[in-house]
Amino acid sequence: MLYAKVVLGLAVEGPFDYLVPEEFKGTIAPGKRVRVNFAHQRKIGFCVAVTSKSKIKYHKPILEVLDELPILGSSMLLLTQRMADYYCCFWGEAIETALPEGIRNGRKLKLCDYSRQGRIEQKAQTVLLHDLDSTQRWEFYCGKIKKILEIKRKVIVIVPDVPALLRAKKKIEAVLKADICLLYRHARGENELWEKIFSAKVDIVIGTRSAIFAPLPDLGLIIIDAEEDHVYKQDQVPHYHAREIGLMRSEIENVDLVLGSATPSLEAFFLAKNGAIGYLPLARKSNFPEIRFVDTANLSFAERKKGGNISRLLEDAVFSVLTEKGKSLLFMNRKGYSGAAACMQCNALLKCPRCSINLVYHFHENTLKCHYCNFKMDAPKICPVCNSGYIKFSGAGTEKIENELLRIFPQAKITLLESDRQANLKDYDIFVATSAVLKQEGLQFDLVGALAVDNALNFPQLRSAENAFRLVWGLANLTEGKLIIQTAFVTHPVFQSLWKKDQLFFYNHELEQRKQLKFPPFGHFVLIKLRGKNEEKVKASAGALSEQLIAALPKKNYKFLSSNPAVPNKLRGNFYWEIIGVSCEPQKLSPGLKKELKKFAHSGIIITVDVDPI
DNA sequence: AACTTACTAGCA
DNA sequence: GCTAGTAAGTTC
Repeated sequence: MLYAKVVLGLAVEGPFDYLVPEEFKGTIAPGKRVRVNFAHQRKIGFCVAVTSKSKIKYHKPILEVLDELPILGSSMLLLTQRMADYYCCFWGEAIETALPEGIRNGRKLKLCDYSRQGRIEQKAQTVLLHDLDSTQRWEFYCGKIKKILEIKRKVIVIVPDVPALLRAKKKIEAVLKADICLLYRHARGENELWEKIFSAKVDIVIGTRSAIFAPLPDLGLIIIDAEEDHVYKQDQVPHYHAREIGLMRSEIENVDLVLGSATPSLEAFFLAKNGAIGYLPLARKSNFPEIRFVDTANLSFAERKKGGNISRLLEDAVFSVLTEKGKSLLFMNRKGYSGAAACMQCNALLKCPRCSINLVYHFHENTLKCHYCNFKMDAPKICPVCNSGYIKFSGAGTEKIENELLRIFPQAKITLLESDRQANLKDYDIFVATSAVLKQEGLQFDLVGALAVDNALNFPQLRSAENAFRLVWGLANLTEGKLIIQTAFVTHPVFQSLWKKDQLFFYNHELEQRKQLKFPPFGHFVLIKLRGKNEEKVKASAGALSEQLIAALPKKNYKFLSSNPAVPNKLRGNFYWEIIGVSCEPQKLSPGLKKELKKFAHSGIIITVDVDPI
């Protein structure tokens, strides 16, 4: 008897053994899609192995073998299996994540068999390219790509978003000739593109996060630019990170991997520092801006009396840039007009009805919005709680800054830089932007003023210092003139690194901090999220589950802590609690953890696992 | 995840 | 004794 081991894109542990009928004995093979009956349903599964032995008594037959060629090679099967182990998801889920939707749905594929011809083996290496200047980074990438194409192998280039994708294509096409394609989820013709890539008709795939799974035969090089970007982490299950998958894939397929960044993640920097991967360090930036700090913790009497969000020093600087027809950028890391809306009479804060989040006032639309769930309402004049008093808006966002600027500089042309459109430097004098401005390329200002880096710094979160560091260095990169930072923490290592012009000062300091607490990159966080409509039930379940995990799992390599309400604790009508665990080797934790979670299952509670949460 | 089966409260 | 609603168990 012949059996096929099949996994499905469901949250169930597999693989499941199916009988291979006579008619499919010639065609069944690992890596092919099959149609099967599973739990009273017709499903598409993936054959991961063929065997003559099975421990199961009764088998259902394979109904159909969909592919002539295995759509998943042995290395892709291995990659998805490792991914499932690392991220604590199921093999079938990992496979489905690696494939476009059409292919998961059983679409017939036109694939050419590509037999590799005398490929030149190389000693693969991984390096971190640490360089503030993106032009220099791309020169390096292109040089590397050229060499790989010369030995007839293929390349994947990963960038954060679609605009970066188009820019990358231009940069590569400018220096070399090759068949390039752009791959991202739900792109037009994604399925046909996938077939083309599989059939070796493409030399270079430029894509977003999911392109790390692109089925190139004879892959020789993976490049991940802006390696530190959080968009490389998927915010749905399975919560994979393209960098981590890139590291796994480069090892499995023995291909070069280049991680590039102006301000690398602590994870990548740590690997480089330990010598686990190579390190190509920062070229010295010669055209560094002049940096000035405004200590908002010790404002002069005159400054305090002046009020507003823009200090005298910054105001004067904007003025002098303005008189010389220069361009200024003011940075404020919050959209909208104000932080919170509250009633002057009863002090009630206006909150989102579905989330535990303060609503944000938007001046232009005269609305209150929830930045988490997109809830929107017209701004009320009187308090909905006590029906009296006026609504007061505290804190500040980009729109408030815009308003302040309009008052101070009525003659200037001022605009908000929105994330969805390319900035047009010609038409305005002063720009007000959130961190979305750092995603654009080729912008240069004569003056950059950072108004609100402190709220990034104060955020009680593992990566807050890292994020603030990235922010200020990103801003420093936007000007060769002057950078003015308003902060109450002038001596913070983030700012010290800036006036020392030494990024490594920050990295070493931050690593030292995290080492003492065994925080990433020294250990891996495993975040278990519980969600449900009934707050009490979620809370009780979280408590019970954390006790179960603490008792059940061996303590040697991992540690689970007690449960806590998540922040925000309510989102889109669901209540959230979470349990944090720390593990040195997540891949060894997941089998046991999966079993415990299955044992625990409570109705009305949805549990998800996020390894290396952002 | 999506289904079936087992169980329970509410009712006459 | 019946049913609607929900909790628990299963999937080759």
